[in-house]
Amino acid sequence: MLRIPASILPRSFYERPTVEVARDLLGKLLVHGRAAGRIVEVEAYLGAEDLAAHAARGVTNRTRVLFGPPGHAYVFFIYGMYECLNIVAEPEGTAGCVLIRALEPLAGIEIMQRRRPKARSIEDLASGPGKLTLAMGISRRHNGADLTRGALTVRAFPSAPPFEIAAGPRIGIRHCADWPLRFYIAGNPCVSKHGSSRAGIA
DNA sequence: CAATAGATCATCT
DNA sequence: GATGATCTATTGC
Repeated sequence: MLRIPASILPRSFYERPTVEVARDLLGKLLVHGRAAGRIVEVEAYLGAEDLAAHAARGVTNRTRVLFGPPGHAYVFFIYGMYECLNIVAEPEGTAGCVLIRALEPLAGIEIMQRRRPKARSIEDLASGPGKLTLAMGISRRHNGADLTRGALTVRAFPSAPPFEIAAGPRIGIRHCADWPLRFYIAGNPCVSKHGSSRAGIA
């Protein structure tokens, strides 16, 4: 079993502009219980000016946590079937979050395989927002959870190997579809694939 | 390999 | 009552 680094990211890490937080989350470790994976793909969702973001419609029962303190989880249910994990950024009172789109599984791989029997390879276990929440056992009960303490955390590797960040348009949205707010680790096989037509720009 | 249909429900109009 | 930050299987070249 992989030894999990203990340095949990502090709240100050998240209390910054959403795009900065998004880019800096790449290469970090998402841990839930014994399962853990490296974040290889994210998308930034902003506030009122970003029509693609849930926060654009203002505070509702659902979007409440987006306007709350940073470093908390925002988990929503979509398409009647899947859940997506976001991390709240920006200071309290300002909306902004980072959608975690894909992980490179590093620990608890057998657990993930049990949760996602349809995955045919390791890199397919968490290579998408819905797959990731299934593999990691994340659901709506984690909505609002504090990621700086508890079973669900984000941590930094003691020494992170360098990697190249690529950017491109976000996936699966109608509004602001050309904003380059999707970031991923170039060349990583665990980054989600949607056909060559939706590939990002370098 | 590319395109598309179906599953299925919380949220908001 | 429509829609959506998805995934999978299936169909068609």
